[in-house]
Order: sequence, then structure tokens, then C-alpha cells
Amino acid sequence: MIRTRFAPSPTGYLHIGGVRSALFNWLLAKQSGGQFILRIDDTDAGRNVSEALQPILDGFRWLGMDWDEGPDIDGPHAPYYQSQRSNRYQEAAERLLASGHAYRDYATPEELKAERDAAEKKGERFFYERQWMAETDEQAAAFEAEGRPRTLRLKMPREDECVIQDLVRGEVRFEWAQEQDTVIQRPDGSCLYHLASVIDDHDFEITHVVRAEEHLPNTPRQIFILESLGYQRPQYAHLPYVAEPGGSAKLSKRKLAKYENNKDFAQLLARGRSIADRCNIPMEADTFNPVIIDFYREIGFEPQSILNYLLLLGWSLDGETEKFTVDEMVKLFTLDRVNKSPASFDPRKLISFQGDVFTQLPLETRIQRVRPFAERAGLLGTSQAEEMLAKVVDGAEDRLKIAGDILDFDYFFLEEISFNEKAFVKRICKPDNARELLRRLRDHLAPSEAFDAEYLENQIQHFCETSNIELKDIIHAIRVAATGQAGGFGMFDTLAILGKTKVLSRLDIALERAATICADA
RNA sequence: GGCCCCAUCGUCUAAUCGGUUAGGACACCGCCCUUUCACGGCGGCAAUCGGGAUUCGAGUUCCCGUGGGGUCACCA
Repeated sequence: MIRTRFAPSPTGYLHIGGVRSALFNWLLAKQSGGQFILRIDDTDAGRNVSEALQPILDGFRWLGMDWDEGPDIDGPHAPYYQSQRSNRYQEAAERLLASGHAYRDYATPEELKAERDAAEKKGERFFYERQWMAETDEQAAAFEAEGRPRTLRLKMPREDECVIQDLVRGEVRFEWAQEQDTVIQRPDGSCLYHLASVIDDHDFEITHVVRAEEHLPNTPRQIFILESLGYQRPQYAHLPYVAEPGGSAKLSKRKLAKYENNKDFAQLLARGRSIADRCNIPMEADTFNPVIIDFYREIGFEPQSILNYLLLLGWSLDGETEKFTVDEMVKLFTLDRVNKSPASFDPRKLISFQGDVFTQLPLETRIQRVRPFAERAGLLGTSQAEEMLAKVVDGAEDRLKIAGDILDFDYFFLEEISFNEKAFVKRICKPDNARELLRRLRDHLAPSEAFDAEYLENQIQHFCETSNIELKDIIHAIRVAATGQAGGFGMFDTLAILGKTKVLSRLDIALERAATICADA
């Protein structure tokens, strides 16, 4: 039975690299009928744990990554919050002390800092030499009489080496003598991460520890703890981290400003901002940031595309197959095809995946996805607008890649549109007969009873013949006048969806506008 | 700096147990389709970090460089 875990700290946001780690854990557990556990690493957290945890749980729920045990649902090993498990850690700390694998240490923070600074001055690395270690109760009493604070440190071996069989990296060796005597318990009795993590993995019966590569150097001391306690080693798999766009450093949410220099990243962020701006979505850098999962939910990405993209960041099936449903991911994922080197985050490929996924959704689903955005942007409200929405989504076809893209087609809904200035000049001002043709076309269409695409095509073709012009001589001017835009979907469909009233009034508005702004007016 | 990890097109990656014209995808560039914008179709550009060793033969094995990165807390 495989049991995996993801252990977020309640930081208030879910990092995209974290999602990938969690995904691999989740897939590994699901494919064998095992369990995926969510454990909350809040040993160092402030008061607002539940508030800071919410976005993380929301993120997982949105992605459809359900956990079998953890917050909100509990399970046989509850509690799943480290802050509620301190008695377990203290118990272990005492055992470690009793067995001689840990010792009482009475160094003050000031003394340690002085040692550290001195080492740094000499260009050496700091290595604690147990100057304030108390080996006997007498020594401990003497230190305590001086009023020194007591911490518990691991008494690391000074010879031999630690050999790890890592499922993605193979055999990795560390010399024990290089390992520091890590502090596992603070003077106030609270225990630190390494201890807590090992105890929890044991208590929760975790069989596979799949986590980011940055934890690889921590592994020897965790192995020391668990073996000292007589626990069995889990299987380890250290994943390469997700690197920044166009670079090889670890992707970090704090470097948003730097990433904005990356064209692709900047474009994605700009896209998001324009949607958020129209929909009154808050844009704090803590959550509205392509490094954070909330960003994608807020602007209308599909969980499926994010999962699929992240799966391929460091894993491949055969180098050919790229599109996977969640069921396929679960069935086909294997740790032995995880790559060893960091994979940099490529916003363009993510967008491409998203476009494919969204386009293939049934019309009804697309309408449903898009509606909240249209609503928040104030485009809906009337029953005509509802009908319009369905027609627009249908007509837009694959031009809609992200749900928030519906705002690109706001001109169908708005009473007053804004004109693309360049297009207006090029299509309406510049051709010398454009205004005349538009005026005549307006009058030609005014008496029309019908206003469907087929009828419009016939009418406009006929208009062209009688005017001795070709369709292409007028169609661009019509589009700009009716939509304000240079591009869009089929012209006759566009006019039909807009409806006669809007089309006629916009032709009037465009003509008035041309009269005032065109250079020769 | 110590320890550890990594190294194929711009990016993500493929290449049984050494033998391929080093394959696919995203991006980019052409052409076609077309009333525009997309889509789609066709084509193109583009990579094994360097040096040794082993071998008939090395992207693949070994060694040495070089480069990139991670980590070195009374954080997680």
C-alpha cells in the first residue's frame, strides 16, 4: 500500500512548483489505490493558520486533487497539523536524549552568532564543535545555574557515510562528519521541522517521500533521526525543482519583478491583469501572480490544462504523447521517468495547453465558464445579453482560450464601444470611398426585415455588385464600424449576432466620428 | 567557500542492453486556406557544454575540466 504526502506550510498561497510536487505524490498514490495525505507544517506559524491555509486547500480542491487524510476530513492518524502533535515530538526528543542520539546544549544565540561570524571572517564554514554540550546531569545543572537556555541537538556521527537510494537520482552519498548537530528542540520545548517531519511520516505510515530536490541535503539528518528511533526508512524520491522562465534558478514568488522582464511571463501576467481589471479581481502580488495557482483560477484557466502542463515539466511518457486526461495521468505516471534536471516554467506552452483544453470543452461548458467573467465585467443583466452570450461563445470558437477572454468580445454587449484607433484610420479614414459606402450600406440595410447571416451575406454581396466594388473593399470598414476592432469572427455572423439595431446605430456613430476625426474631414 | 545535484534545439523533452538523417511538442519564420483575427494544412530554422579514455562504433560508459543550480537557521 503506497502512502504519499504533501506537507504545505500555511503561507497563504499555493506555489506552482508545490502543485507539481503534490501532483506527483497524488498520482503515485492514486495509481496503486493508495492514499495521499495532506499534512500541515505549522510548527513555526503564527495565529492565522486556518486563514493562511484556506487558499492552499482551495487550490487543491479546484485542481481536483483530493486528499484521503488531512485538514477538514481528518482520518485515522489525526491530527494532521504539526502544531497539534507536539507531545509526539517531545516524546521522541526524550527518547533521542535517553539513547544518546541527542544531547542538551547550552549555547546562547549570541555565542553561536559570534562563532558563526568568526568562521565567516576566516572564510571557513561554521561547524558547531559541541562547546556547550552537557553530557552529564551535573554539567547540565551547572549550565542551567548560569541561566543558559537549553536546546536539544542531534549528536551526529563523526565517521562513515549515509547512503541514500533515491528513486529519481539513484545512489547519493553523504559523509556523516559533514553533517551539523541540528537543533531539534527549542528552549521552550517546541520541536523543529526535521524531527516533526520524521515523526509524522512514521506515524502516518508514509511509504514514499516525494519532494523537491532542495530537501536532498536534509535527508541524512532525517535518516539519522528515524534510524535512531528504530523507524523504517521510507522510499525517497527527490524531484528537480521548477525553474524560472528563461532561467535555471528556482522559481520563486518573490521575484515577480524579475520575471516581468521575461517577455512570455510578462505577456501572461498582462493578460491576467487586463481580465482582473475588468472584473474587479484583487491583484495583490501574493496571490495574483503566475507563480501562484490562484492566478489561473481567477482568470479562467482549466485545472486540466495546468495539471497536464505540470505533469510534463520533468516527466514524459515517451517524448511523443503530450495530452493526458487525469485518468491517463494516474494510470501512466511512473517515478522512474521523472527527469533529473530542473525544468523551466514556460508560460507559452501552458497557454497552448489551456487553449487546446478549453476549445475542446462542450459549448454549454464553455458558456458556463465564461459567464462569471461577463457578469463581473457588467456585460450581462438582461435576457438578450444571456442569449447573446451563448451566440458569442459559439461564434468565437477557438478564439476563446481562457474563460476571461470573453472580455475581448465585449463589443457585442456594450452600448458604447471604443474604436481601435489604428484600424479606424486605416479602414475608414484612409480609403476615400469608405465613408460614402458605409453611409449607403446603412441605408441599404435599414429597411431589412430579416437580419440573419445568410440574408446579410446576400444583401451585402448585392450591395457590392450594384456599387461596382468587391466585398473586400468594404468589409473591413464595416467591421471596424460595427465592432471597433480589426479582427474578430466571421463578418456576417458578427453582424447577425449584433442585431440590426446595434449595427445601424454603430454605423451612424462611426460615420459621425469619422466626420470629426479623419484628417480630411 | 564546504557538501550535494544537474548538463540534448530558445523552452519542455525522446532516443531498448552503445549502431537513428539525433525524433516530437511549444515558440519563431515562410507558404497555402481566408473578408479580418484565429484555427487548420504543408514546409523551414534549431541541440548532444569542452577535453581525454574505453570501443570497429559514444548523446548514451569512465575520468578531468567548465558551466548552471540546490543547500549550509533555535525557518519549513
